[in-house]
Amino acid sequence: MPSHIGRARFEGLPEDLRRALINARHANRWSQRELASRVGLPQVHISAIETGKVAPRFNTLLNLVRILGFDLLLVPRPLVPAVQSLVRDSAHPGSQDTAEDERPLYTTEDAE
Amino acid sequence: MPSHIGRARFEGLPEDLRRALINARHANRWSQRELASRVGLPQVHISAIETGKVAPRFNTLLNLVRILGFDLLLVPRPLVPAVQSLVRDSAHPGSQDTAEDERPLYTTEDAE
DNA sequence: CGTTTCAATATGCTTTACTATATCAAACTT
DNA sequence: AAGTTTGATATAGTAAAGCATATTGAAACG
Repeated sequence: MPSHIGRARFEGLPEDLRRALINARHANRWSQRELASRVGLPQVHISAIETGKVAPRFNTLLNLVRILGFDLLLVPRPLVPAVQSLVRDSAHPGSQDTAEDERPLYTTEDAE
Repeated sequence: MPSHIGRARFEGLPEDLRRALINARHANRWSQRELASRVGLPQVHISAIETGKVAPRFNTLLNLVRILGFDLLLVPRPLVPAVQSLVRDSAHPGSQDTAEDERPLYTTEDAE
């Protein structure tokens, strides 16, 4: 098999999620190596996840987001907008926050 | 190297999540085969996921929960209780719901 | 009875997450 | 300048997800 025919099979995490991860890491002022050692993953893997070259297993991602101060919640479709605005509200720039900025939370782009 | 020393390495999804998945499937009155064909996974895999023999990749799980009428949202730790009660509230039996019951949403058991 | 449906298990195979290591070019530090 | 940090890339190996198929057993039918 030729080596580079269709390299478009990998999906990687949804863009929004990836950006949220990067933002969260920045908010904590952690380097990829910092985060990596905390999660117990090699730095290589953090890079791969953030750049979309890898779609981690759920448990791996769960560890990641928890160490970043987040959690992954299962929420019924109809409630998604409510939860999202709730989250957005709490991240408002009115007062001062714990870290830099944690803005664009994972928008659940559904295209179907 | 002996190959069968500790077979306790598999984690599988968190119990609560697994139960939520099963409940959601039942709520839709779908068999594992039904769900499997909708998601595009073999029934074997659904069984393995539900019984905790497999920890799927995030994207796989995301497909699953979306077809089941849910979504996976990234929410900041401090907001988790609020979101959870919001979700719990919306599942109240006041009116009549689309399907059976969708109770115990994924409790985020952290053991750090 | 036999048949169907459901869930779970088993085997073999392919793909890929994950591990470990080393390297690299930029940016920042001293 | 030399040295460090950061993010990314490369290679190679192992473990496990995912695919396909067949089978099992139990429960609910006829």
